[in-house]
Amino acid sequence: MPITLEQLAQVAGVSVSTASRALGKSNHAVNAETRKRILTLAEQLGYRPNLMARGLKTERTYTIGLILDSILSPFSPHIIHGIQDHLKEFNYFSIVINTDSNPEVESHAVYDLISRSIDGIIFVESWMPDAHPILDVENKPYVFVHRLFGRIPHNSVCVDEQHGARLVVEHLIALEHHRIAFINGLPGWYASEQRLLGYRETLAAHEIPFDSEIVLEGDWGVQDGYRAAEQFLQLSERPTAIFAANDLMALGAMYAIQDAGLGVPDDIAVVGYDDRDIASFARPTLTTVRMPCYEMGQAAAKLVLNMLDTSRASGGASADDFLQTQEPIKIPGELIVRESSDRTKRHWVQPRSHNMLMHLMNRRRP
Amino acid sequence: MPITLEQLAQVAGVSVSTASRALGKSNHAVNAETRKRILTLAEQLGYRPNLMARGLKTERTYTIGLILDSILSPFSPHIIHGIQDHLKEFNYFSIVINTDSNPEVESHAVYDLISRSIDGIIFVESWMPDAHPILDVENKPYVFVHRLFGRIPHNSVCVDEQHGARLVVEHLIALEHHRIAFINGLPGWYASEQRLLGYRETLAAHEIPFDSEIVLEGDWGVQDGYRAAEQFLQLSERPTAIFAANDLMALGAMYAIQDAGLGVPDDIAVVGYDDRDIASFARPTLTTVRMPCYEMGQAAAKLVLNMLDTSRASGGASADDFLQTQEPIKIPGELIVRESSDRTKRHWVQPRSHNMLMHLMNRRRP
DNA sequence: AGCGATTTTGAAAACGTTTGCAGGCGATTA
DNA sequence: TAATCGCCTGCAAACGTTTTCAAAATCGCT
Repeated sequence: MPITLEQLAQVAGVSVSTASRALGKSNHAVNAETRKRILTLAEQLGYRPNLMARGLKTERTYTIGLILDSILSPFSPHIIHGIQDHLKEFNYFSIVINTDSNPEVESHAVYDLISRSIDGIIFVESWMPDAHPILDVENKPYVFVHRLFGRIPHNSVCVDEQHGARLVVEHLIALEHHRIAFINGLPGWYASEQRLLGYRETLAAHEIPFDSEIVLEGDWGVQDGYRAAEQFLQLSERPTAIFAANDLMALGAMYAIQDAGLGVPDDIAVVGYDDRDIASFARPTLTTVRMPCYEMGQAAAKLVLNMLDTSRASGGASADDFLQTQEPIKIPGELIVRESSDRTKRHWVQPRSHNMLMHLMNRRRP
Repeated sequence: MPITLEQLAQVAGVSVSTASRALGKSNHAVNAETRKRILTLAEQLGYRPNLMARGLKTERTYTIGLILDSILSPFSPHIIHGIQDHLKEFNYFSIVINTDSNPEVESHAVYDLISRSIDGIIFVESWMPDAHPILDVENKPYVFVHRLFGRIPHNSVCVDEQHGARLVVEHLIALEHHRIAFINGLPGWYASEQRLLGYRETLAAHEIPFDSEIVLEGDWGVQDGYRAAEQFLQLSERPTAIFAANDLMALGAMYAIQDAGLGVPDDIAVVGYDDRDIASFARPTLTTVRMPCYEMGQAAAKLVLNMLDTSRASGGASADDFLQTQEPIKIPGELIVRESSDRTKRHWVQPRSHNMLMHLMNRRRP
């Protein structure tokens, strides 16, 4: 057991109250000498404050709950990474709960987190409805990050998908492509809608007419990309470039093109979206838009801590202190140009930083 | 704020003690009728016990600390998944800390977790030395899971790598391959050593002589696999199959073979290890050994809870109650046969269950 | 010395639980 | 009928902090 504040105070020859004040960053006056003595003593004895006891008194646990739709999503580890890195700066920790897309589990999780009197909640890729009744009544701040589907609720952080699509189309146009096919995701998805918008908008800006013949929808899988590309190849006037709304469909498109005896990017350029691992491992390596997951995580953490601050500043009295209905924060992605669009690029397969092997290679050997 | 036990007791017209006893699964006698009344009342009023207060009294927080070497490793999400699913059954939650391979952060994390009086710690893919002094003195159980490097410490869960390699070689031999090259990882890695052992052992069991000419080492990257395969192809008597110690090197090997104008698996079969996403997205899809990450996580969670139980049963007196120096628990992987070794297999790219897109496809649409 | 102002300390009351102890009450037993 | 025993309940003391309030010490002045 760690030693208690009382014991520490005892050996320091002071009362618990002074010991407490010496350790805390309280502005309460305490003799400089005494403080130093207590501090060094605490160090020596390895005193660790009991956060449960403290939390009990202060109603602050320095803990944020993370409710994940699925920890196995390719994005969530990056989002968590961003969240935690930001929280760490303010000495917050996070307890993470994975719901596996089960709404019952999700709602249960909220209660469990309240039971642990966490200070706030971040929903990651959640399906939870906009406002959560219990959280409102408990007056806890909560934030959504990377919601994939439906309406983007208040207090949430998402990707500027429209901007990402714009980057892609601008890139292709700069490479002299004028007939750019688009394999979109299914309708109803935030990403599909926004990316289509960006696609159309950019074409229009360059006075390229929108042609519904070269716009198809797929269910996000490799097969869908393959089939869509097959269709494009049969057109009398076939596209010179294909933009797929995610990397998997882009991969499928590349396979279809190669199976037809054509080359990527020489005959048809292909661009994906997401920058998943496969984008750097495919042949040719895939031009894509990197999802700003880390940055989204950071932004979400920042948002929830802000809400906490303002709520506390105002005395935390009113239930909707931090329910300022603000616009979603949109984080822009980044175009990663690789071989599938630009024949001058010659990467050897470049793992991303989060690729474990690369990352292990950088550290000391036994 | 959730209502407190005292308030609940008040409206129920009983004392806090009886209310507490009615709710807890304590074997202490309490009138059946009263208990029911309290229980329904608690339900109605949405009573949630304050776990901080409870923990303060009981020295039990129902929280396990997870210290990750890197949350971005391709394995850790699966390991966490397994851990949490097991913990959930016993109402345990976990607070996870990502160290990004920084030993200082790691050691700091231990102190922070102790401050939060967690019940135990699981080190995931950690580099932390075998025994952790602070944890021993604090008498908290801790467990290692999927340590990648060096000696496997006590109380740890790892992969039965030798068995995995055996599966691969047996599979290739069953397919009439007698000259099986091996691209191993770097020495010093637990995986490299064990997989080599499995490789040699299985060859020996089938009376195939070990030929060092067809065994190379790589640094786990795609390039390494590519170069190794190039070397094999130049041999006068070239191998008919290549076993690479991970999927990335296997992918590189396939690329080299294809660049040489040969076919996989028709000219040379290729097998990888890990079953990362790319294994199912590559063309041909890659035969590989699935890492039993989920199962390892479960085992680790089970182990740490067991240690907790035995420690409590024995009164938690002695510091090494649960430091029973036991052998590491080895979890076997599973061979996944795909196109790169077996020409009869015809998958369309089959995402694994943890592939987000597959997983999203299975749920309701808006 | 005395007095107010200021700095520094300590006692004690919380925070929301669990739990040992003691008492009340009805039923069983002698 | 009195003593005993079980079951049920409540009081109060913890658990380790923070924080209010008041008292004590120090200081600067006259």
